[in-house]
Amino acid sequence: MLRKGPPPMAMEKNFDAASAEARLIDAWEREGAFRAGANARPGAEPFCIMIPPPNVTGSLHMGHAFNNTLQDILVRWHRMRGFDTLWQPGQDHAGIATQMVVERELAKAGNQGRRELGREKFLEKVWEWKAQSGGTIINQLKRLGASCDWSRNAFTMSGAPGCPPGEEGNFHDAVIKVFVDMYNKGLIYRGKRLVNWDPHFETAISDLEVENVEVDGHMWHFKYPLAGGVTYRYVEKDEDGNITVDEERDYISIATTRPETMLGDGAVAVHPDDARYAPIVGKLCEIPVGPKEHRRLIPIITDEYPDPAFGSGAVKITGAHDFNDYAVARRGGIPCYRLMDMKAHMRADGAPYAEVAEVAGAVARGEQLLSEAEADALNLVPDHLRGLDRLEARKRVVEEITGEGLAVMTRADDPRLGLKPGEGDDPAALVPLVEAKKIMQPFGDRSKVVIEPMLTDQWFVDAQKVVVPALDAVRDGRVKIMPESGEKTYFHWLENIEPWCISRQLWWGHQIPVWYGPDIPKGGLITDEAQHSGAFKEFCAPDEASALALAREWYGPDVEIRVGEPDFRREAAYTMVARSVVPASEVPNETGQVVSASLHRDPDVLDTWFSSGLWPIGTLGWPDQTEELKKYFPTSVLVTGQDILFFWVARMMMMQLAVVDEIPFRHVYLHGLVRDAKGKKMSKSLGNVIDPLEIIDEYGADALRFANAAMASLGGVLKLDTQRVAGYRNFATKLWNATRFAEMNGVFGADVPAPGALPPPATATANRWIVGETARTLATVNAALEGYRFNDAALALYQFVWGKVCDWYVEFAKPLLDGDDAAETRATMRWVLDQCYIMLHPIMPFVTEELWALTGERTKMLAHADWPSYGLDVADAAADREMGWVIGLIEAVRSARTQMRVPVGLKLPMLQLDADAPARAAYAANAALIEKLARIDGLQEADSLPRGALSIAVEGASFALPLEGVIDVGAETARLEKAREKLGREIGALQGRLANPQFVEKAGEAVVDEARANLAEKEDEAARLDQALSRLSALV
RNA sequence: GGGCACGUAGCUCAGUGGUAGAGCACUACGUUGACAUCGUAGGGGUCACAAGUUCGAACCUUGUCGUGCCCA
Repeated sequence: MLRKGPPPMAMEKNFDAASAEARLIDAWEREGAFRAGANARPGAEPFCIMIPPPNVTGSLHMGHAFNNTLQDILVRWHRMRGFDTLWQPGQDHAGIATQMVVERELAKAGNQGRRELGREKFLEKVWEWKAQSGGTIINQLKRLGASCDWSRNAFTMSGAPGCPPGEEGNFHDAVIKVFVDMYNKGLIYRGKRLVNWDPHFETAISDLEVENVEVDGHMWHFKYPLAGGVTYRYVEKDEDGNITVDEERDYISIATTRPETMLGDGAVAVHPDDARYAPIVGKLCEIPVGPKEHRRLIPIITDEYPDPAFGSGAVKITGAHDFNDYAVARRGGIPCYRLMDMKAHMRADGAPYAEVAEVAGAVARGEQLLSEAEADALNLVPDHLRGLDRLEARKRVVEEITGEGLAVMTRADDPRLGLKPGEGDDPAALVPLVEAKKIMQPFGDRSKVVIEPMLTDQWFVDAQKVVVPALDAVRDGRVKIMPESGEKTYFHWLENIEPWCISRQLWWGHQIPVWYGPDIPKGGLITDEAQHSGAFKEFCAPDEASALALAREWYGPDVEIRVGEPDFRREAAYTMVARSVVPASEVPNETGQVVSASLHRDPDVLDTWFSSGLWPIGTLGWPDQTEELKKYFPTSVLVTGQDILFFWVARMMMMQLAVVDEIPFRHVYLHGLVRDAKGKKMSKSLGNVIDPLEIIDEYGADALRFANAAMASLGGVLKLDTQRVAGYRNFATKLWNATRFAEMNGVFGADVPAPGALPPPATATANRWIVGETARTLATVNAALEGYRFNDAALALYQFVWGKVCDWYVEFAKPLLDGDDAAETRATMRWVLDQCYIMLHPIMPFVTEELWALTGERTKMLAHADWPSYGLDVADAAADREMGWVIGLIEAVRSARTQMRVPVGLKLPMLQLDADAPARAAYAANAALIEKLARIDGLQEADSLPRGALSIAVEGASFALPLEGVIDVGAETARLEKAREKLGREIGALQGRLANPQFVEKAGEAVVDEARANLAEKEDEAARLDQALSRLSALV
């Protein structure tokens, strides 16, 4: 009887991934297989992963595919192990990106623009767009097999005012509550600071959203004439102290890459140790631009910032337009004059230049002090440059200075000019010194336009106050970041943290819950001591009613309070101009009592990352103390790209600790960027972008997932090679066909016991051996996943399924299925294949779920199958040893045959020249499969080697394959000598080691024993080869 | 300039003190009861370089050279 059980159900030759995937995704969903707590054992430990929320405008790229594969492996593994598992999905609202997309859509459809529509209407459009297109990436994640609890899908804008039905989540409330809490704790403040300004989106962005790129730029050198005709002796020395320049100067030389900002200079700074300028420190110099009659004078000051070795060593200080200068200005009390408007055009507002230049002059002479607001109100752009684009203004400024002869000149062949030889007319001619230079320029990561540092009013998180608990949590090991280098980076950044700018001048986002009223004394009574400051008083509260209540408490019963238009004085958000005007309604009556005050809500919204920072608690229902929050928080592990360690991971740490005083997650697994096969970044311009959906279409999601797991070594570089994906598609096919073989041989028949948790009893060595291999694989996979070594888990499974089950066990089973052990072999094979499906499921969920369904009646889907728990004790050491010997013998015979070019189809009898008892027993027990796989036609004992034979030496036995007249003695000698030589080298190394008394004395006992055993084995084999060689030579 | 990595087979990468590995590519042979998306056998490495620690170094230390990323 060759076959048992029902007739073949005719499995297809290949797994049809495309059709099966869609079907299985539906089946899992219908089953609720991924619901929070699905398959949890009673009293199970929770396991929770928060998905890094993809952008709502996004679509799946390789980074998502990789990142979510790892999460899914962990989640499926825990779910199968009976943990109470939640993988929380969701998306973030991506303020700038979404606003950009919707504005573009409106423009394309010929609709009114954002400003014409107004805030409320525009936000309706955004929600419409979200309903239509916002689910794209969710569906793509499902195609990858992601086993999130989709019923809990979260969104960082859910529950915001104006949200449509279906979007009434709690996230908005959580964000607002956090803002209010942090405000009340003094962790959030409003202030006028230099921030990164995106002139395209007309909003502030955080320093993390700025990309610094090296571009070709220029550095101009200009002379700032000293005021009042002052001169000094300028002396320059080389390293050895020899004087190289010694001249009388009436100016100080300045280098700049942005000449237009000269208009806002507040000082010139030199290093305090710079002897060249010591004579003129404290003197005034003239900014060489603008109408001659209104030239501004600025002081020459000292500061540590200027590098005497760079440029001329003197730096112009434009506090309102450069971060370094801003720091100098702050230290030196230098006024900061803002030159540009929100589109980065030269300002066109305010009083005529003549007037303001006068004021600025008085300030520089120390005759007048300006408040921040007053300084900001001064527009120091000369009338003829007002309203120009900053690059146009730059051109004009350069022309004017050069025309006036105040550019520093040099020879036309000065290499600093970056001109090619012969490009200029006369090498000795004097030309303005404009160095061609690489400069670092900041670009907006979304808009790609040049970012301008801009002095505006913004909201900040006082990061230095919230950073300490976040640092401690990692330092004391409550949170572990992997790979460890991530912890170093984390410390480095957090220890040098800057305030985090969280306000954005956008509409799509969580509007800042702060209402402004007039800053008047409590009760609203103006007296000589207590005046209207001209500024605003902030009332921070979760909603308008609460803000009104706060305001009433402050202003008292005598002040009537109104709430103004939501979009009032947008400019107020970032300039202080509006502040200096006290509305008529706030003017007190004759008794000094202010009778009415209006409240206006801050029009700005919060940085998207501020809301994402609450992802762990926000998605679990906080501020409500939900069951999920109690159960799943703090979460187990965060899997994310190292590029958002600061953006998101560190901020979640800071915010969760600041708000609920608890770590957000225990482990953080960081991974790098997914690159192409050559290690290049994927980019549209390079044309090397790999679309994960195309890969899934071509090779199946399982193959992509396996490739992702296989390249996920801790800290490893991620290079995705589609050839490798193809290889893993083949791997799935291999498993499929092993199942097909089993199916054809009645392994899944009704008479074969259904696999249990433990291996079925078996007597045949091959069966006992594969059980041991399975247990070893399980142990390896468990240890690998426990340590987040996904690549080790994938490799172990690949080697087991292909290298052990398919290459050897299926082959061993072929003869066994005809013999006395057929029944136990079927039972064992059925069990082993089940173990393959189960252990592979977290990495390859589709093909395994499909095979699970095809191979028997099941009470649960594979996604809920019990992860095995047997230990290494099910392995049988004797069986392992015996099968190791059998495999070695088969390989030795095959190798000898191939090298001697014995035709594959030719079966040969084998002679046993000598064999010890274990070898004889091993052969006898496995004769059928040895003879089948080595193509041997029976074994005979022999005393001597016949003329013309191949020698086979294995542990404890020598065999020969007679091939009279077929083999070439010379070739056979060469083959054996080559093997003998290699063995000799190995024996030499082992002997050398063992002969060293220090090794025997100092090395571990196990190591020494292993070396001894190894040596004995090699020496035995070497002796057998020597014998074979001498027999051969005797034949010649 | 500062920080963090990396340099192992033709390619892409594992390997953290004890016999140098995998996949792909390459060569030869092959329709052997599932699989040609396959099988069998084979070739291929001064583990960047140098010095040190150690009985023993791809692995630990230091330096040199080269590459990448992040921050200025």
